[in-house]
Amino acid sequence: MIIRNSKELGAVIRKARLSKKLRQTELARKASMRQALISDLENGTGSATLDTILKILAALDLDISIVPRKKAEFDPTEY
Amino acid sequence: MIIRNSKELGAVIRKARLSKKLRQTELARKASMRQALISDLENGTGSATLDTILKILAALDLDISIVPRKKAEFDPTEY
DNA sequence: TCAATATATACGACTAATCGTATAAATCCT
DNA sequence: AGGATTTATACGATTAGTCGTATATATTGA
Repeated sequence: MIIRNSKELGAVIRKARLSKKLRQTELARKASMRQALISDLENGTGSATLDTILKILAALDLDISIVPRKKAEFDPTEY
Repeated sequence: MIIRNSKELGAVIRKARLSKKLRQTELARKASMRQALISDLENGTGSATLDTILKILAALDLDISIVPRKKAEFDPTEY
């Protein structure tokens, strides 16, 4: 899943949390942060710190991967 | 490339910048930030903001992807 | 419906990220 | 070696993220 802004990251976090049947409070505890912060981030409020994001993703068994930007859907040079 | 801390991110950024033959100053300009910040982040100083990271990666034609954590190298249950 | 639980919002305090600017230090090139 | 370019460091100012705590609002379940 490619992430290009805070809202998209929030959506991914929420989805992953729910699929693991975790409450915000539980996820917050696993990631050593406040429930209010989880709520904020899931709703795309502000721009979290890399450390914060990494802690949450780790608690959800997710990783950040850096990948090349995808080309356009079809390549005009192919015509 | 999987990223689990600021240092690893910094290394990826530097590598990508050099492979594109960009100077820190040029990358900073493309990403609308200071050269000093690029330097700091490449050296893994502190924990950048998602917005900052996204701007740099965009300037380097890179994306963030969220992926499941890899399993162990070989799975003990296979024995 | 009502209580219990979960999520969102509030607010001041504190910390950390980023800025602008300048310069020191390192690297490159001839 | 020496000048030019690039990168690292400095420092105070400003902005923004996170905290602790508390509470309001929403959702769930009996």
